[in-house]
Amino acid sequence: MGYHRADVIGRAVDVLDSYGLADLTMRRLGQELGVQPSALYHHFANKQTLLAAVADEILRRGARPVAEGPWEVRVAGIAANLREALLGYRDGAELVSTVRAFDLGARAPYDDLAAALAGGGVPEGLVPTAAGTVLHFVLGHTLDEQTHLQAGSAGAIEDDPREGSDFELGVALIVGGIRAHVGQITL
Amino acid sequence: MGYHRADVIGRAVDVLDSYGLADLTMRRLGQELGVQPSALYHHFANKQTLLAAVADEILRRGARPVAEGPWEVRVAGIAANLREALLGYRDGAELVSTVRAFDLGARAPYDDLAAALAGGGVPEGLVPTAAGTVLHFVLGHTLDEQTHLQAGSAGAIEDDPREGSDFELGVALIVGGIRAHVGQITL
DNA sequence: GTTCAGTCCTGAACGCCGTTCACCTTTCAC
DNA sequence: GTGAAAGGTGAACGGCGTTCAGGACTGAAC
Repeated sequence: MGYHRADVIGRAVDVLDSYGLADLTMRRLGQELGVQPSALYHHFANKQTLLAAVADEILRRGARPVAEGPWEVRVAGIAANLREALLGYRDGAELVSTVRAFDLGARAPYDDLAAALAGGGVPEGLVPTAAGTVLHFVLGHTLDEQTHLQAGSAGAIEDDPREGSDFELGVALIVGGIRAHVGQITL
Repeated sequence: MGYHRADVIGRAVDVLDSYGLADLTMRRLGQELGVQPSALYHHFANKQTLLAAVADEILRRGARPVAEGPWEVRVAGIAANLREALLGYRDGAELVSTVRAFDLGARAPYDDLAAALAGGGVPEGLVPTAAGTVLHFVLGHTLDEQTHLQAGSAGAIEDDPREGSDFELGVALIVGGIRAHVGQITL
């Protein structure tokens, strides 16, 4: 019968994790599937669409339920989950950032953040800016982190797990800023 | 005599602004200079180095002195200046984000933010996280903004200048978060 | 049982890309 | 005057995304 769309996406995720985003080419993916590159165009209109599907798949696999509670905790939980999902695959942060920038997919994290904020009573007018601010931080921070992690792993053997607290502090700064702006100064 | 490094950078900025980052190729730049692509490798080791120099040039041209005052105002001023600089050239935000992610240059904005925070009495341990958080927001927000601006300008004629306030609100959220974390709750 | 549309794939080609290399010219300090 | 350095040529290499005409297999309808 041949492959279906989901098979191709799955294999693309493998190639991404094994060889990195720069080596996730149509030719390489075709070779990995034992198929000509042109065959991939029966499943995806172009490479951008494929990458968007790969990004969504990575986010889907990394999705975790967020515990109930005050919006501050839920937002921090979504942010931590997203970071974990991105760090779970090589070049995950770069891929998702790119796909998101060109509006091709990877919309779930923003939607989740906006829902948590709105559900927590954050004023409607503030929700898009607040969700966007958290999202930009998570993507930017994780992109930096992953870049340096991968650059480091090519060289020394150090694992350097100190970054977690820096991430949490950044999220706390933004969450604190939102809370202060809302006026609920419950320090 | 032939061209010098600065001439090539200048022409590269022109090409970027006229045709976009995707069309800033070694071949195109060579053609624009009336020179073979291979000649460019006498000025830059590779394309990444060239792009880093272009990013730094854009930041240099967009640099404005930041007025004295409390660190909150200075940080907001640096953020606004950076946004303006990035919006000043086609794909400016994408270029600077990429160069920064791979640690090839574009370090001035982070340094400026860190200096303003440290000079304003923000605790030493908080400065890197705070500067990084502001920077990630500015780059992420401006990248989104510029992408949509350019996508829009291909279609309708709308200019849509409403985004400024959203940017300022985001910066205010983060600055407020830093201030709250420092403990100077001067709302 | 045969037709026939649909799915999946082949194989070759097109026009790009970054980069390398051997070689040539011009300039200018010594 | 000479010789190194700076700057450029022209061709090539291996790769890229994408297109296109056509071939094979599948499964339902008749």
